[in-house]
Amino acid sequence: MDGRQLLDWYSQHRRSFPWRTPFPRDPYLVLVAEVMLQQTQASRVAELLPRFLARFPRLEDVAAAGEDQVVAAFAGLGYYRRARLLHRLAQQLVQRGWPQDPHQLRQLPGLGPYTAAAVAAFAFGHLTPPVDGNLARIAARLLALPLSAHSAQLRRQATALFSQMAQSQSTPALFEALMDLGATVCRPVSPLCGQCPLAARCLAFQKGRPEDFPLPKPQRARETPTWLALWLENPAGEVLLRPITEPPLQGLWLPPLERGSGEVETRLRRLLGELGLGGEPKAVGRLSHRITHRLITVLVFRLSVPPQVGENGRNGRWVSVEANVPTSSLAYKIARLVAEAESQRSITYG
DNA sequence: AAGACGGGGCA
DNA sequence: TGCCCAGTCTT
Repeated sequence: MDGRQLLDWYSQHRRSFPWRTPFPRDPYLVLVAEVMLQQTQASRVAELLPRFLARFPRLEDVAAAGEDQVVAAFAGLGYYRRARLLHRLAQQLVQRGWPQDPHQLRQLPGLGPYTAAAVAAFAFGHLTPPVDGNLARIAARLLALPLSAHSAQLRRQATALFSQMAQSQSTPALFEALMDLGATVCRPVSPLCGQCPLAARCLAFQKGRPEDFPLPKPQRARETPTWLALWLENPAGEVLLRPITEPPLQGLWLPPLERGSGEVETRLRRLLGELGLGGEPKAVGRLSHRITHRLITVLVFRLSVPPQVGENGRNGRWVSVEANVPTSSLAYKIARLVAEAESQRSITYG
């Protein structure tokens, strides 16, 4: 399988993204994009990458910034450990320079087999395949391998297959072609085999069962906790954010949350007690938020408080709504719910 | 090898 | 809802 048909297909169907500049690419751009692309949809990265680059135009800017600033620039992307590792990585690279070999890149914090290969390929022209979910799935189907998507075996087979293909074409563009093929044609469900340039060579297609490969991964049990969120607003229009001290969302700043269990009223009192507050919070509404295998229901309450209540390191700090702090999408969801409730109220009673 | 870790999109 | 996504790190 030489991959020429694939490159032909790619020349007609290439998707455009901010990080897809001509080869060889700026290593910094590749690095940031690839780290963001870890388990994050390309469309989402396309939205948020420009914001990050505007805040940190150069690698040196990341290295010189505080960790929290880098995490803040990742807000909305999830997997915030990536931002912390990227910060460490930037400092190492500024100190010691860029390795170009995938094996050496692999040693750096935050770069696993995929990202190390991707940076080596797209920034430095190496032909080691960055095996992501797309490449693994395509390999499983081409060879009709009954292996689960994340198995080490499948990864090895995919590496061997696409390594050979890349040698014959000698361009890392082949890897992008495979990723686009996986995203748009060789999709996880309902693959469009009629449009696939590799269908003639695909054993899964010949079997008539493309969707049987790779094997589905066993599903995990799901938790469905209920959290309470308290939206506190002072007369200056600021809201109180607190750092979360335990995972999930550890280290991020959100409105005070109560993540225990039991009766809602009891838990609300407990939360108020922690903050040294009294008063009668008003129920604003509920929202749902998913974190990995958890499906979380968040009950949102609001309360207006006098100035300076709860102002200290442990209990949080008052910030304006648009403050640049490390936070999560959940904070935006809560803010949106409160804002919507507010506008409803002014419409209804206004 | 398995579990933890965000969040959005889609059928 | 259930599953997937340009994964990595820890145990």
